[in-house]
Amino acid sequence: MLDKHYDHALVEEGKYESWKKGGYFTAGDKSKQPFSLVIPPPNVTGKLHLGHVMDTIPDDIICRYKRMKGFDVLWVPGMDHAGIATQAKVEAKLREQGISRYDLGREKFLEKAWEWKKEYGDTIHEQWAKIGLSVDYSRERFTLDEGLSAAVKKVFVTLYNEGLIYQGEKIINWDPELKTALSNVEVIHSDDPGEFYYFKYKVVGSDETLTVATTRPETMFGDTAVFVNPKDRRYSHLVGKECINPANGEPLPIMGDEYVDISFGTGAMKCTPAHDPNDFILGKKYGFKFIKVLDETAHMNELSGKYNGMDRYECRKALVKQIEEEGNLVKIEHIVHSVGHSERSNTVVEPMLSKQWFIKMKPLAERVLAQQKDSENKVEFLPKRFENVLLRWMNTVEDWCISRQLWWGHRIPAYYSKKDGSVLVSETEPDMKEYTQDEDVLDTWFSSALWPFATMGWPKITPDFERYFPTDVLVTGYDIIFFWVSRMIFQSEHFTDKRPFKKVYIHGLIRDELGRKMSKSLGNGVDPIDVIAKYGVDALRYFITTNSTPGLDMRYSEEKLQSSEAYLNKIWNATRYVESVLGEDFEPVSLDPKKLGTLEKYILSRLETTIKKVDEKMDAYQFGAASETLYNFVYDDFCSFYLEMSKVSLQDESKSDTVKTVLYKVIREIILLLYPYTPFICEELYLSLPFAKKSIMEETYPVYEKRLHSPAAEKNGKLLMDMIKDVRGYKSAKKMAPNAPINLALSPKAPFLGIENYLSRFLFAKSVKFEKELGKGDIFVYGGTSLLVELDIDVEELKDSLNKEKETLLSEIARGEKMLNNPGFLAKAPKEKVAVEQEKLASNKAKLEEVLSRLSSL
RNA sequence: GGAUGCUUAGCUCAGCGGGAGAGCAUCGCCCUUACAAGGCGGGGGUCGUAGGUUCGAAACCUACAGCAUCCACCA
Repeated sequence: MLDKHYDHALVEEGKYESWKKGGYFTAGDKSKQPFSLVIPPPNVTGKLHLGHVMDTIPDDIICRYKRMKGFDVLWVPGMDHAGIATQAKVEAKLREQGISRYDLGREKFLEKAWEWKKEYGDTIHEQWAKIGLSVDYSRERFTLDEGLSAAVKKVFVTLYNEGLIYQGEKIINWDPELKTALSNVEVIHSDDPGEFYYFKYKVVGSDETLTVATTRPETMFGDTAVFVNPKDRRYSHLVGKECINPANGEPLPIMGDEYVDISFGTGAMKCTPAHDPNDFILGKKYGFKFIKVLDETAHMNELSGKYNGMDRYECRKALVKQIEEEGNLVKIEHIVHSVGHSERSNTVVEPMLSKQWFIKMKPLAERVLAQQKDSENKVEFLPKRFENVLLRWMNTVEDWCISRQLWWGHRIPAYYSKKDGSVLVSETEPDMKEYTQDEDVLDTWFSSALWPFATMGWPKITPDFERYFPTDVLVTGYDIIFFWVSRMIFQSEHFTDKRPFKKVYIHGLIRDELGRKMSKSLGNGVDPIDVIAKYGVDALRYFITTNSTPGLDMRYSEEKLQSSEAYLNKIWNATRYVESVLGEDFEPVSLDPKKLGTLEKYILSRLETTIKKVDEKMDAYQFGAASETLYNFVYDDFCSFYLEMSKVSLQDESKSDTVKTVLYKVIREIILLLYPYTPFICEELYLSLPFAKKSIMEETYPVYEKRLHSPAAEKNGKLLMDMIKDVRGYKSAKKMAPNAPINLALSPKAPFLGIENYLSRFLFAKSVKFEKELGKGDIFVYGGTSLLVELDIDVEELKDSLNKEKETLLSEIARGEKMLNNPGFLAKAPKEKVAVEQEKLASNKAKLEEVLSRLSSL
């Protein structure tokens, strides 16, 4: 017997362990059709947050649903070493102990990082268990494990041999705090307030000056020219002359190039080829020297003269002061401009010339663009619009800087000859007496990009790879389409000739109750573990998947968690009631639709309709719509109506076996339909039912049974529900207590023979009579059936209410007639719609007639 | 500067071509033996504005407004 209240803590206890032990999460049943997906691997940087719950609960729902539908489901779990992020955390921890990574050295530091990984990996495992992820632990992977490392080397070497990976000196984004290069997507641009400095440059051999504006004066030590637009009349006469750099007194050539925007700033631009991507292009074009003036910590180097060793911002301040004192400062403008910040350290990124490894993106991107035109083999996005995000990125993508000056990650398999410095790129290590390995590691996304196929065993062609790849679906947030989704797609297509997944289900981000992003600095993050303690994991799972629309952000809401929990409590109690009715010796009987009563036909038909619709929505990954359909059935049809009705039916011995069987069937299938969303409570309820197997995980999904589907029965039930509702509303309007006794009369009888007892119970009717002609009192008309509520009637009041009803009926009739008299409607509307309208009109006319006759009899 | 999304009941959001829905809040009545973390009933919406397409528009198109997000090298 179930407890009176649903206690989520008790319900959750031990279930996950028993599923794991039962082997239900392990894939491999060859008799079934495979269905596969990979987890978006969480970073081993810390605890899971609600974002991970968003990422993984839809996955879990899909897996549990597909398993019940008879698929061999493989859900591969794993974690990401998260290069920069983890290294930053480990370094921060060491710093607290007063140690730097250089004190430890590479080897020792990596030991510390692995310790970190172990600790947080364990935490993540605990949290997966808490939220109930049905992942196949026998296939768990890590982005730094042996298999992934082999895949990474294979990919690197192959791309290198194909000329798609190269080493080059380019302007990259440099994070001076973490002291590493970053890719473009790791730089976050924000509009920051800043200063635009206008400086006077003396033109050599003339009295003229040229005003040049810059936001980064400290880079002036690396300037090689001043550019103007050759069409700019203000300056065209100066082209070919020289001017003096006010920072260091060096002469700079004044040159003309169409690149310069005449209308921006002063129209004259300084050129710093080693510290600006555009200037770099100009520098290449004109063969300038590339003068680096900043070191890896963004301090000035010896080329900055007396500023040598100074921080970039201190230098800026001092230099501006110097220029001002020398009379060359024109003005300082306060502006808001876009400034790049490091995604991980938030430091202002310094564009800098640097030798790094790159992936040549164009050929890879073109392959993806071509494949997306092939409807058979494309990656389908849900919602569709996100495909455009991918395509636009692929169309404009620049080469990907993949080397990072870190220690935690896949070390680049490039070796330099000690003799001549020549490069050897190889999967196997050469004789290290003759070679030294490249110090750098790869961008963490380099390995994540291989996740869907490398976790299946690639580059080996394993049975898993053959059976489960490509995967069926990937669930992830729109914020990592560039970082991850796009890169998985191009690597997969390049190396396996297949898309990594058939579909991508894109979810939105979870925000706080005020709609703000959850962030550490705001301190508004919500810990899923706290939520689970309070409302239970099932309520959390239900809330997060049913209160959102794919692709749109959602707000965290305590209120909705409460109502989710209330819903589960409702089902809990409904189950408890049904079980109390079934008793110990319950035996189901066969349900012959021909022999069933009106109410049984009704609820069974509604159940079938619900199964069909829920199943359709589940297949389309429309979790909101699926759960809403089930919710309405549970509340309105089952709990509020049939369950209550059954209390009357059960008093009739001859019916009770059938009623019990119906109650059992309906509640059981409700539990099965709900199970993918809230597996813990559903397992508990399922196991408490008669004839339960060892676990709900051994059950199959309810199948739509056509023989039980009956639109006529649904209509009759609806009629009865309407009657009850109307009389209840009537009582309420009359300020009567719901249980105030009344007399009812019905005419004609069919199809409600024998409903007296039900009406008595629901409406507290003293008597229910069937009569041909109904007398005075209030009458409700339902498509040919009339219901009279007999009370002490105030004639004037009755007249008023009848007149009111007359008015509404007249306007309804007018609407219907207008529609049906419209030739366009008759010609173009679907004929079912026309039929519905005709029926409605006829019924309204009948009602009107009744109302009019009653009015005239008063 | 481009692109996308959002604007529906007091609040948070579904619906996305056939007469507006949910949760919470609100009001009224009920301790009816599954559930008071409940039941029953009610009130509350010119579906951002203006045009258009259609027999029919909250839904499709166009413009505009407000909000949000993403992309872009403007010194």
